[in-house]
Amino acid sequence: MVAEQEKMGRREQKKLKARNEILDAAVSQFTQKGFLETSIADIMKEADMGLGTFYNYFSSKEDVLLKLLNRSAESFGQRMTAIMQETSSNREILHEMVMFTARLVAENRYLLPLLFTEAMGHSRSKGSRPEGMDPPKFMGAFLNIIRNGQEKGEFRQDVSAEIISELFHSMFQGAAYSRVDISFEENIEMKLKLLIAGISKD
Amino acid sequence: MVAEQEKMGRREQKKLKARNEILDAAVSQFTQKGFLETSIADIMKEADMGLGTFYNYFSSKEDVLLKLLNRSAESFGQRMTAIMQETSSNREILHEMVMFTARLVAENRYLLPLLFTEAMGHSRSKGSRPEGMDPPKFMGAFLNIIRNGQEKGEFRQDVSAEIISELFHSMFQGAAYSRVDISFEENIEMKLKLLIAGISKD
Amino acid sequence: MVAEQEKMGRREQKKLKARNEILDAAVSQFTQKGFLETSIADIMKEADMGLGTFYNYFSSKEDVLLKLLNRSAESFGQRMTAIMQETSSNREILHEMVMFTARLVAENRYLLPLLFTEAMGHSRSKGSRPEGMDPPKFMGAFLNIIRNGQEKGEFRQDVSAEIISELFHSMFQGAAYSRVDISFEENIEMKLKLLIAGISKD
Amino acid sequence: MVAEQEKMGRREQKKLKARNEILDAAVSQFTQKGFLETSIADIMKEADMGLGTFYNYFSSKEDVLLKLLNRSAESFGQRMTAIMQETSSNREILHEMVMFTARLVAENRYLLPLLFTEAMGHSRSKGSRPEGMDPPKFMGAFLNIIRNGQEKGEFRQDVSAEIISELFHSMFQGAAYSRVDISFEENIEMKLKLLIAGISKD
DNA sequence: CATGAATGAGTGTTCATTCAT
DNA sequence: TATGAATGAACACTCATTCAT
Repeated sequence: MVAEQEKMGRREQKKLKARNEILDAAVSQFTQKGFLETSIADIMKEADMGLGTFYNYFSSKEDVLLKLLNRSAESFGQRMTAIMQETSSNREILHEMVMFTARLVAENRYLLPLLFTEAMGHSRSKGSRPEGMDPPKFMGAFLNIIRNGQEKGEFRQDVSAEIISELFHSMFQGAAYSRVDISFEENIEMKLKLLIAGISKD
Repeated sequence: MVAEQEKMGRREQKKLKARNEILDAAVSQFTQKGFLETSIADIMKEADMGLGTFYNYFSSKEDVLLKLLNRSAESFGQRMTAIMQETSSNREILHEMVMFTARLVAENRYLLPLLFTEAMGHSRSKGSRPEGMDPPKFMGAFLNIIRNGQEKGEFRQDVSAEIISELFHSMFQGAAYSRVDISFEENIEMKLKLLIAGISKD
Repeated sequence: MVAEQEKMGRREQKKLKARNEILDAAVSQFTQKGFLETSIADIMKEADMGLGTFYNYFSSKEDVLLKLLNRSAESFGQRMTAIMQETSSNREILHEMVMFTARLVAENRYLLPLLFTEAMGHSRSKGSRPEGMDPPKFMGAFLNIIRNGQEKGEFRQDVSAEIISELFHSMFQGAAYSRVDISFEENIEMKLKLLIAGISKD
Repeated sequence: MVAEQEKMGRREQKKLKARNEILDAAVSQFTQKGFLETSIADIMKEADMGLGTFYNYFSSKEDVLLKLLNRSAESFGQRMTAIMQETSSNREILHEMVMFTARLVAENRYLLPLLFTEAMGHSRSKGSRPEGMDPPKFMGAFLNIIRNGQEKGEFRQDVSAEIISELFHSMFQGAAYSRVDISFEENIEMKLKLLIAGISKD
C-alpha cells in the first residue's frame, strides 16, 4: 500500500517534473523568438520530449502562456501579501508592486500579451479565452490598490479606478516595446513617477 | 482628345474605386478580427473581388496597413498645422492632438499596432520596415510637442521627452483594448487629464 | 485606292514594328533572366506596351520562343546557302555551320531549350508542341550535312546520321551550361575538333 | 528490452517504407511529367499520403531530387571501385562507367537535370546549391578517368579533360531526349564509340 | 487594335492537432 | 503515458489568360 502510494507519488512527481520542463522550455523559446513565432514543436524540441507529449499537459500554446501567467501571478500574490503587512500607504504599495511587476515582466516579457488578453494572437484557437482562468490577477490587484487609495484620499477621485488601473497596464505594455535605450525597470520607474504625480491629490 | 481623356479618367476612377473598396474591406475585416487574424482572402471576399486582384493594388497585407496609416497620418498632419497656428501653448496643442488622434483611432482601431511598429507580426515580413514610409508621424509629433513644452517650461524636465511620449502612445494602446464600458474618446480624455497633471510643473 | 493601300501598308508596318518590339523585349528579358523566370508581364513592361497586347501577336510565351527560333533559323539558312556555294566539303560545311550556330546561340542562349524541344518548360501549355512549326531547322540541317558526308565517304558510316546529329546538338546544350571558364565559341570549337575526329574515316 | 528494440525497429521500418514510397512516387511522377512540371501535391497524391507528410521526410522538391541522385551516386561509386580493380585501361574504365551510367540513367531519367546542375529550376531555390551534397559524383569521376588517360597517353592531350568530360555529359543529356527510336543504352553506346574514337591518340 | 484590371487555379510551405503504437 | 508520423486546412503569393472599354 505504502509502496503503492510512494510509487504514485513518484509518478506524480515525475509528471510534475515533465510539466515544468515543458514550461521552462516554453519560457526559453518565447523569450528567444516571441510567442507567435514559437511553434509547439519548437518547445518540445527544446524540452527534449516527444511532440505528442505536449498534449498530455497542455491543451494549446495559449494554455501554456496562461499557466505561465499563473506562475507569475502566484509570485505576485506573495509579494502583495508581504508588502501589505509592511505598510498601509497605498502610494507605497502601488510603487512597490509596480516595480515588482516590472522585474517580473522583464524576465518574462512574453507574458505581456496576456496582461491585455485581447492583444493576443489567438489565431486558430476557437474560443476567445481558454477556460479555467479568472481575469488577470495583476489588473485586479492594481485596481484594488488604487480603489483603496482613492477611498483613503491618497489618490484623486475624479477619474475611475478602472481607468487609472488601465493606464498602469498600458505603461507596462509600452515599456516592453520601448525604443528608448534604457532598461525595462528604469523605463517603468520613470513613467511610474509621472503617473503617481498624475493621480495624486494636488 | 477630350473623349480620350474622359475615358482615361473613367478607368482611373474605376481603379481608384476598386482600391478604396479593398481598403474599406480591409478596415472592416481588421476591425472585426484584427490584423493578424485577417487573411488577404478574407479581405477580398469582403470586397467581393478576386483574390489576385489584391495584388494589383497592394504588395502585401502590411502594405495595406501602411496605406491606411498614411491616410490617417495625412489627416493628422493637417490638423497639427492648423492647431499650431491657433495657439502656442504646448499644453493645449498636446490636448488637442491627443483628442484628435483619439477620434482618428476610434474609427480605425486596426492601425494601432502600427503606432508601435514593433507590435506587428514581424515574422514573415522580409524587410524589417516596409518601404515608402518615414518613421511614424504620430510618435514623432507628440515627441516634438513635449520637447517644446519642456523647453518652454510648461512640462517637467526630469523625465525625458521620449519616455513621456511613449507613455502617451501606451495610453492609446491601452484604451483600444479597454474593458471599461465607455467610449474610446472618453477613455482617452480621462487618461489625458492624468497624464497632463503628471507632466506639468508642480 | 492607292491611299487606301498605303494606309494598309502603314498599318501592316506598324503592326510588324510592334511585333518586333515584343520579340526584342523578349530576347532582352530571356537573356537577362532566362525563359522560365520571365513572365509575359515582364516582356510587355520592357516593350513598354500593354499586357493584353501580347495576345494580339502571340499565343503564349512558348510561341514567342518559337518565333525567335524561326528568326535565327532564317539567318542560319542564309549562311547555309552561302557556304554551300563556296565549298563542297561536308567536313568544311559542318565546321562552318557549327561555328556559325555557336555564334548565333552565344547571343541568344535562351533559345537553346528549343533545339531540344522536349527540354522545354511548357508547364501550363496544353499541347506539347505549339502549332505552326515544323521540327527544328538546325537539327535537320546538320542531319543533311552528315548524311551527305557519309554518302561521299567523308564520314564513317557505322553510326547513323541521326545519332551523330544528336551528338552535335548535345554539344551545344552542354557548352551552354559549361563551367569551364572559356567563351561559348571556344568551348564549341574544341568539342567540334573532337567530334570531327570521331566521325572521320580513319 | 528486446521488445522495445523491436518496437522501435518497426517504427523505423515503417518510416523508411513511407520515405521510399514517397521517393518512388516522385520517380514515377518525374518520369511521367518531368521535374519542373511535377508538384509536391502530385507526388503525395501518387503516394496516397497527406500533403504535409512530404515535409516530414524532405525539405523541398529539390531535396528529393538530391536524395535520388545520392542513391544513384552510391551505386555508381561502387561500380567504379570494382572496375578499377579489374583493369587499369582508362579506355576500358571509361567505356564501362559510361555504359553503367547509361543503365542507371535509363531507369532514372529524371535525375539527368542534376548531372548538369545548372539546368535546374534555380529560380525559387534559396541557396544556389542545396546543402548536404558534394559536387556531382558523375562529372568528377569522368573527369578523373579522362585525366588519368591523358597522363598515361591513352587520350589526346590537346583538349582539356574538363571539356572532354563535359562532352560526355552532354551525350547523356542528348540521349535522354533522343528522338531516334532506339533504346537509351544503344544510343549511348553508339555515341560513346564516336567519342572514344575522337579522343584517342591517332 | 490596344489596353490593363480582374481573375482564380496553382504553388510551396507551415503547423496545430490526432492517433496508432 | 510517451511518442512522433500523419494529416490537411490555411496561408501568402504568382501569373497566364480573358474581356470590357
